[in-house]
Amino acid sequence: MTAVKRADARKNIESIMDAATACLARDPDVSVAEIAKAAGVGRVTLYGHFESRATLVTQVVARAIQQSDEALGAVDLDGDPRAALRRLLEASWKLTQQYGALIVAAEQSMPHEQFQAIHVGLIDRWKPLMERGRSEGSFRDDQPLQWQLTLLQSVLHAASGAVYRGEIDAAEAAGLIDGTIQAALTAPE
Amino acid sequence: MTAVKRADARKNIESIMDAATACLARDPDVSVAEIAKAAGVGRVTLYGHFESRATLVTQVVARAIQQSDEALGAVDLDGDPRAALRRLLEASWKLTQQYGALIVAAEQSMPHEQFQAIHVGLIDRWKPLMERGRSEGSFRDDQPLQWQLTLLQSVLHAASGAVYRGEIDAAEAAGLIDGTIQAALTAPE
DNA sequence: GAGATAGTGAACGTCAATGTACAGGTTAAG
DNA sequence: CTTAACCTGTACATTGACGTTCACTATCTC
Repeated sequence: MTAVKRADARKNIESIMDAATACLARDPDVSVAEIAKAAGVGRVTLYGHFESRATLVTQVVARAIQQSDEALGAVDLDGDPRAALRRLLEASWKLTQQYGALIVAAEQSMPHEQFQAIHVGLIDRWKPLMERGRSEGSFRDDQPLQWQLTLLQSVLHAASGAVYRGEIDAAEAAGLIDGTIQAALTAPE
Repeated sequence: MTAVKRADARKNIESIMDAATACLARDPDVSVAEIAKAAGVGRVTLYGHFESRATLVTQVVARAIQQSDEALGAVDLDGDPRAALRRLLEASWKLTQQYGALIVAAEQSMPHEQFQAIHVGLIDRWKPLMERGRSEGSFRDDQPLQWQLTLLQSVLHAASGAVYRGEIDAAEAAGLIDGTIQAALTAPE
């Protein structure tokens, strides 16, 4: 009963998780074979470390969620809501670029409740700031909070797609996102 | 060589197209079996009328595109750009609800160029109004037009998802979409 | 250097979906 | 009423992905 795995095994597990993250971020339906190839590893090796495609996805998602949660938790949400929003958007944009469609893969491969729990956890990083901004009059509150949260996600996702298709430059995306969201959260007149 | 098909055959073809539209709008990956069941028809019958899944999707998409194009073409785009935008958004929202994820199915089942042609055709319904609104000062022009077009689609899609998940009411969606887009197209200050 | 640990490709069984073939039962249309 | 057109369920071949087994090789660790 070895307590720790061999060095090459650990390295391969890392490679697989990284490759799976990258692949799933692009296409939530990638085959295990492709992930293995991208990781520079035999398909059988992958199955030696992960019981099934589902468990691999689950673990990859778990890691991504953890890192995302840490990254968002490190953002300073105090002070002017608009400035805080900008900081939060910038951090979220980086995560969106990194993980892209991974969320879709998660939705398809995980039990619905588990996914819901994770998703809610991430959304809750946004909620307090949005609520504060609304009550302080920085953001419009003539629309449901839930809709505004959905909108945030949607715009980030849209930007990710636009960059992927080459419609906009990755460098200018952050500015566009911020400019768009800030405007969308401003009531007319 | 019968010139016209029998009445029940025509009726079944209709049922299949309708069912396929509804199913594909919800899930771009529905199986042929499910579509047939939804149409109240045997799977074999479906294959009697459509060579393959791909041709079925293509025909369904073609019909949807044609109806969409007609609906959008009927919208009055003259006068105040803001008012015209509201009319165009309302029409587009109806189409989005009807066809939902059908566009995704099209992307997966059709040759890329053909899809591109169709997509560009639909986008072009928006472009002139957006360009006019920008040059007349009604809409902000400090962001790429392409990004604003992407944003429009994204918001419509987001609303569709939100309604599906029960987050917002279908009745209020149109107002939210318009309120959001109008604000997003307004430059701050 | 020896042995446990890990990696490899090839082969296999399973499963779900696509598409086809067939043998009969229905029904529209003249 | 007759018949050709149509529908149906079952069965089958095919494909692609998943997951496992096996015999063998490579390499980490002590």
